[in-house]
Amino acid sequence: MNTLQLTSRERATLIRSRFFARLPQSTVEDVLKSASVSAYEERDVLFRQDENVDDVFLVLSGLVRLCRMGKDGREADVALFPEGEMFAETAMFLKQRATASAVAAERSVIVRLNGGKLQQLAATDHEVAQALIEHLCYRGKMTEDLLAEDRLLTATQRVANFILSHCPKDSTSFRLPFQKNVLAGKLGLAPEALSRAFSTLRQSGVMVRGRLIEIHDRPALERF
Amino acid sequence: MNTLQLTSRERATLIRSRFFARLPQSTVEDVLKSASVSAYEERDVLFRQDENVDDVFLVLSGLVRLCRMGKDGREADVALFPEGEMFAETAMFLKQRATASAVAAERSVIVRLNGGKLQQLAATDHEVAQALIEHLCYRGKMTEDLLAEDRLLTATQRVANFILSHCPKDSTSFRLPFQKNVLAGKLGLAPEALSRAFSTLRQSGVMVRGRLIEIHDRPALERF
DNA sequence: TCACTTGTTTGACCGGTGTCAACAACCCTT
DNA sequence: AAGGGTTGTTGACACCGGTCAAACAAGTGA
Repeated sequence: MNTLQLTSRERATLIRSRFFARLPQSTVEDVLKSASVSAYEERDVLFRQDENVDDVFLVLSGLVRLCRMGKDGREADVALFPEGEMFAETAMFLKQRATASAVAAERSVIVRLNGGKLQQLAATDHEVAQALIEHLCYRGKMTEDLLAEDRLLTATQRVANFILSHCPKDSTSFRLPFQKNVLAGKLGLAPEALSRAFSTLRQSGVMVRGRLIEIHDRPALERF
Repeated sequence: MNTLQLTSRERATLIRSRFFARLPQSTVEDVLKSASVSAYEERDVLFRQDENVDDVFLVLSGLVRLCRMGKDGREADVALFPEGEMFAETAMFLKQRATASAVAAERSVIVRLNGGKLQQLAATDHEVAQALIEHLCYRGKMTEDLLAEDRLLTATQRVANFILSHCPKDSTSFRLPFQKNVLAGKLGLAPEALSRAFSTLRQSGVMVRGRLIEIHDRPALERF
């Protein structure tokens, strides 16, 4: 971990992010004044479950996993944040300890926004409050989607879903945006189960070579 | 369904609810001006998945289940709202169709708040925005908890958890706040699985008679 | 390039949970 | 009190998916 300056690409990511996109430049600058940028290696821990977290995080590049651990030591991912996503607001607004650990799932650059500042802005600036509300609605829906998928779909169906939703409608192939490892975690699967799901889907015309996924029969996938 | 006046008990529930408790009387009155109260029987549908929902709902008494249905017709509950809980904000703020259906899980009285009014208040009144933010954080955490439980715990462990968190620390028994049916749904279980979990827990000193649960060995439950 | 580490796949096995069917318990109405 | 519907329980069974172990592939660094 290391304190850095924003590169122009990172700044662009931040400004385009769901949360900041709707805010005026001046507000963005204001938030950034009390923010710090850090780089993390894969597996670096941003914060741990049960710690106090006073800041809000935003992924400038890379990928962050939110995971909870059970008392037996096993752990389960509850969210996965790609570039542009913001997280860890809940602990702050609820004045609670973190309910999960945040771990870099690959080399990442993260900006850490001052929680107090953000909270104060949310309380005085309608735009910020509005952005926060929409952000939280979005996040809530994400989690609810995950929960519903877990409860309604088998492993293979979840993988089929993922493929369909990540392969551009007009294309027949795409690259996985992250390691299979990580994908398994997001889908609530052991890596072995993910692998098996892929091999089941081969019968429906899904070819997997490394991170490259080819779909030869979209309707077959949708039927799953 | 039927339009009603607020009884004084219902009014009290509303004012004590997580969302309204922090707001001044005048704001509450303002919201109520464009609200309507309805009574529902068990299984009555408040709204259906994919419908447009312009209002926000708050449970004055009773219980509401939020459930999604998979394409094969099976359905999974994604949330359960007891007295005092508010829901269906997401559809409004995200301007999306409902991602789940809302069904009364027992005879219930629900107040329906005008969505546009609430949205307008959220945009102009800091207190309302603040209350909404905390509400959404709370809801997000609830869903995340459910997801984590599903992924980390077995059926029996989830039931043990539920019992522990609902039995007052100083007591040795309590009544289930709703039908086992509904509990099974909330825990993501088939009713049969819930039943089996209870009978497993009998070995750890849990006695179940109808809705009455007795705990004779708390530590044993915690060990599960 | 080779060795080494890390990630992925496959097989074998087994425990957990959904499903179906039958039955028991309970509630409500008459 | 009887009867009918609903709700909860139990057993049998299948299957999904977790775990362990081993083989294999890919990436990394010297």
